[in-house]
Amino acid sequence: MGKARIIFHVDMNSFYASVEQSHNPALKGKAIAIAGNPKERRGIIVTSSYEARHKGIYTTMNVGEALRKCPELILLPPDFPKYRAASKAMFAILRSYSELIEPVSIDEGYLDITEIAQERHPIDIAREIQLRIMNELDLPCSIGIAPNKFLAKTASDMKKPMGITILRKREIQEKLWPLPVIEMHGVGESTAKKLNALKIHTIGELANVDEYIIRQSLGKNGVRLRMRANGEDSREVDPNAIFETKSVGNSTTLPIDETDVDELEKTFFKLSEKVAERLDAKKLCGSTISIQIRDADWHNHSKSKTFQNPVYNKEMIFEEAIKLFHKSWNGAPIRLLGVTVSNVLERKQSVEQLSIFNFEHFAKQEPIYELIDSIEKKFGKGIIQKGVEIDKTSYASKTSFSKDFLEDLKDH
DNA sequence: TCTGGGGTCCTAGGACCC
DNA sequence: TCTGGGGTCCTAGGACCC
Repeated sequence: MGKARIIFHVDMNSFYASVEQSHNPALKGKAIAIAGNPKERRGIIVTSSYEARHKGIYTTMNVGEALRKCPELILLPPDFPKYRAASKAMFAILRSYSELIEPVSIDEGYLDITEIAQERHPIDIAREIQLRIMNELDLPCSIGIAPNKFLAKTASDMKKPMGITILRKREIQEKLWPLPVIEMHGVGESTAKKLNALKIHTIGELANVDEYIIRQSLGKNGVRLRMRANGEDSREVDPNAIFETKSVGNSTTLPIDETDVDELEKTFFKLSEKVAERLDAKKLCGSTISIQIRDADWHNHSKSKTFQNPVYNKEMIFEEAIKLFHKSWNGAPIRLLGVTVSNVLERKQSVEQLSIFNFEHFAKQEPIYELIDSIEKKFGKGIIQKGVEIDKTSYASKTSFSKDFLEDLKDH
């Protein structure tokens, strides 16, 4: 037995809608929704107020349909800087209670309060946090209190809005087990179907199924879900999780199912540019470039290439994206395109930096291997180490290039 | 109820190495 | 000449979450 922990899961209630209502009190008590452009087919409901939900509005619903169902619905375009600011303020309040805090998304996070629970009752702490977020930010939230992340997350879901729910290990038979498996965090439509095929309909039935049987059908994930159904979850609250970005991607649903190559290539250019911008902002680079294609029937395809050294340059991302695209596209209409850079790591400023050097300015159409040859003749073999040719004008190398070296290169 | 855009994690097969 | 078993990396696809 490990030591008992006390974990909070703090979940903001209809976050974007609540932030809008806090900025404009005239919106309070009304059916409002944050949504994309209703003229476009990608215009969907992102979040809606509880008043709107009571009138049948839900997330992912098409905006046109939402307006038919609820003509008085007030639509607002998303304002992410506003939401990020509110999120920051909310996490600052949480952080004043414990450094052991893990933001999961813009509007929810875990807090390990084991330490301060020595002096104060967890419910008092939860009430105070909820009150402060309401008084200081005018935003509602629900808090789940439990001995681990899974149970805390499950608990915060049980009372909305403005709920505080404790879920003790000894209560799971009564409170957790009667629920249908689809209600469980980590079980989606596909897994629910497989479980139902095994005659498992409730979380309790999942908790008590033979481990061998569940592994046969759902593998490692099934065994883990069974553990969670038994209230077991040893994952720690990890404050560093948000800093460990693994991929950066951009995707877009096209205005129509597109077949025009020019349009598709233009889209790839914009997406590559956005990805490069975001990598720049976070000072990251990544060694794998991949593209996503969704066809008109919602079938997804992806193609990727991993390089020896990380990239971040927009031209390089774009050129590889185009190459991958032409390798995989059969001419069928396309609904969505995406570009992602993964296997991400921090760009280092040090001399040891993994530098990707684009020789275009210097090469003047000269094939890269000839250029490298002449550089080596001038500066000696080994000046470019562990390099890899990316195309005829780009070369990635583990050698970093000093200012002096670049000056010399220009002369050359 | 026909579905945006940001992600994470897992699986399975093949290549390659020891 | 024919052969085992383990490990790691890459690629494609799937499931899930907010």
